[in-house]
Amino acid sequence: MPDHSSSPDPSEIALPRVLGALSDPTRLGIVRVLSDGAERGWGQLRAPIAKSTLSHHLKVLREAGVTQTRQEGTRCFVALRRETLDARFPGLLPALLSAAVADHVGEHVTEDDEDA
Amino acid sequence: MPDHSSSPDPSEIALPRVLGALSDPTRLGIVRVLSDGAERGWGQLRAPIAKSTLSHHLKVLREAGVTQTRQEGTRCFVALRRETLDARFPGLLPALLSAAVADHVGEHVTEDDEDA
DNA sequence: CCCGATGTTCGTCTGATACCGAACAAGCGG
DNA sequence: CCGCTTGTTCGGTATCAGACGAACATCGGG
Repeated sequence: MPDHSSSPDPSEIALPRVLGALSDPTRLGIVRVLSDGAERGWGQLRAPIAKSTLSHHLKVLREAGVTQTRQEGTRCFVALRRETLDARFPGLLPALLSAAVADHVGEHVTEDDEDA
Repeated sequence: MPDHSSSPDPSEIALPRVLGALSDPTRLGIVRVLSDGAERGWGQLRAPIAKSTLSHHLKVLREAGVTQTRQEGTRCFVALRRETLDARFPGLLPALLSAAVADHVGEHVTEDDEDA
């Protein structure tokens, strides 16, 4: 459960880092799933990759400042840092998301609607 | 002078690739300089990097579909593919550019106003 | 016709990234 | 208290990105 608090301060969020984080189809897909602002436990995140790889991607997103992580018991939850990102880079997230949807990028990441 | 024509078709421009191209501060800086839509010879592009490295960055941008290259004699010219990008990913470029400006990203790339 | 300016390509080095399986840590339930 | 579930971390590997200098190609000018 180590350092799940390593999301940067809003002022520390760097544009190139964010773009780098979002330059991976899987990570874009994760962001897509999270785009409604709701939190997800990442047992609900379905992607055709190993757990360790998912963990890695989530870490990259978190450290870039794109997502937040919360821990509850043995489970972890992710959410988009929408307000922060919108404040820092106005218009970027919406543009990115609609572009990703239009381009069918990240569709291999889905959500498992199992309760929890 | 080889393949200066390897800019992809609009439909071939992939979002992750574009984001990857733009995740480098130097390349973001180049895009910033080109953001007014005007063409530049890349003798005018001033960045604290070796010529071969600049050439590399320009190639990455071109192959990602972000820029266009034209050749005239021994000189080459770059321009942003603004209309194409705006059509393909509406709102992305403006958001990116204002974010880069606000964040002082890519300021190490400047323009040399020497005639030519 | 050779030289200088301009870009490209090549080889190399270094460091980052994606991915995996396996080992580890920790909470929760029986 | 033991084991399951959940997520992290640890090698390991393969590939790719950024950077440089040096060599090469080419055009234009003296």
